[in-house]
Amino acid sequence: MDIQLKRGLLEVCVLSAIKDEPSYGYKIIKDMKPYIVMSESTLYTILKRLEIAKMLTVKSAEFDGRLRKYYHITRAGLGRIEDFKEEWREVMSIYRFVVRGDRDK
Amino acid sequence: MDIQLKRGLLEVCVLSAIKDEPSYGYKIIKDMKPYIVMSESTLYTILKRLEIAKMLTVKSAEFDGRLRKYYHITRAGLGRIEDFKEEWREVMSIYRFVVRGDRDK
DNA sequence: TACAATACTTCGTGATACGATGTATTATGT
DNA sequence: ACATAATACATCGTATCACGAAGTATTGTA
Repeated sequence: MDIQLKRGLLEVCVLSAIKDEPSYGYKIIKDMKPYIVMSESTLYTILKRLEIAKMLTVKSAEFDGRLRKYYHITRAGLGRIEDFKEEWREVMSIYRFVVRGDRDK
Repeated sequence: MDIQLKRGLLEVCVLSAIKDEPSYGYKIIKDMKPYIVMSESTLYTILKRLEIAKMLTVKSAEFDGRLRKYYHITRAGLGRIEDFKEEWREVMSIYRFVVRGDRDK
């Protein structure tokens, strides 16, 4: 899908992917794949950004002798999702402007 | 609203603003204002881009002694709006992923 | 003994929305 | 009469950001 349309969705998608339980990079990508495809470089960039913005915290943990970085959502991160839902009203209003006057929905 | 969310919407908004009848820069901004705010520099950049992509054509015309550039949508431009509507299904699927598990809609 | 899968990282690039700034003309208010 | 706002378009530089490419390392599998 169009890159531009994905912007603004990717970040909140990542937050949503860890909102119920902590997760790690590789798993996040797999979990999101049915809905939105993102490259590893994109994901890790976003995770870093969200960490700096204090929307998630990182804890390294060993699993099967391999090190994984687990990402935990913070209160601010949950708030970000809520804000997104608010903004979505505006998005839908724009969408309706674009498709206005079309009888087929 | 968030800049990132606007991306992917702006371009198709502009096309939609001229889909029923040709319009010009200043009017497009005013027509879109209730739905989405965009600066002049952004609009003219987008208009230029859409012209290069042959999604619209430009015709200068005098109005009240002042020169206006009227933008006419092309078949390709109309096709772009149709494509957008298709892509919107994916966007909604992503949206549902983000807000999944929320009882309040 | 390759190859795929897992797991994370860094770098450079291209796309693009925006503010700042500029040029002109016309309309409106005082 | 003079200033200000509105109309109308244009250009430039900047910051953000998603991505491909490439790299490092380990573990599982054919």
